[in-house]
Order: sequence, then structure tokens, then C-alpha cells
Amino acid sequence: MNPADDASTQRHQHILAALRQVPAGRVISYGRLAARAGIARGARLAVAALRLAPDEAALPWHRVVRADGRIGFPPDHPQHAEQVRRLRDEGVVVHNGRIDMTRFALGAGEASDWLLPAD
DNA sequence: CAAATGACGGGGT
DNA sequence: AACCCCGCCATTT
Repeated sequence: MNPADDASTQRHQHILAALRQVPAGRVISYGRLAARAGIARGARLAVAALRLAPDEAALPWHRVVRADGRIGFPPDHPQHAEQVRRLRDEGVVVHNGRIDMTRFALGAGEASDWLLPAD
């Protein structure tokens, strides 16, 4: 274990910890997740952290999507379908592999709820 | 050790 | 909207 590795591991842990704070039914982008962990320009780092995270960590990895609302995995990738399934289980609307970030992103939609007509 | 690789992001065309 | 291009940064080749 090199000191440099410790630093990386630390950042990974911060990212995973931040991910655990994301409630069901909401999503967050890779970049914003890293930012919440105190890391700027860490989108790709967030990817590495998730990829290296052991399955037994039981993380809500499916709540992480691209900034534009699209699923990170390619459409044909098996994990893509898995992520969509998990999100829908939580009530997140996914259409054509895309999510309306103005409604489901963490921190979005909350302030505008009251001005929505009551259907 | 240099180069390639990604579950990325933002800007420009 | 759909691309392309480039910057980013840990991990893998």
C-alpha cells in the first residue's frame, strides 16, 4: 500500500459515502456526486469508484446517471437494463434510457413542487 | 514508464 | 438534437 493509494482510496470512500446519502427515487450525476464528496472535476473518478466498489457494499449505484439525464451504460449493455429496472422500482420515470433531471435530480424539483397544478 | 481506457462534462459546430 | 473535440483523473495495458 503506497501513500498515494491511500489518498485515492480516501476519495473513493468519500464518493461512496456521498452516494449513500442519495435517497431512493432521486438521481445524481457523476460530476455532482464527486462534488458532494468535495472533489471538483471528479466525474471520471466517480466512475472508477463505482466500478471498483465491491458488490457486497450494496450501494445504490443505479441512482448515478449522466449530467444530461442519460444512463451511463450503453443501451445494449446488460447493466443498462438492470439500472432502468431498479430506478423504475423506486418510481423514477425512465424514457428511452433518459431521465428528466429537472424532476428527479437530487436537489431539483423540490422548490417548484408547490407551483405545480394539483393535476 | 508511456499509452490507452472509461458507468464523464462542457463547449462548440 | 446529434455530433465532434478536448480536458479531466484514477486505473489498466
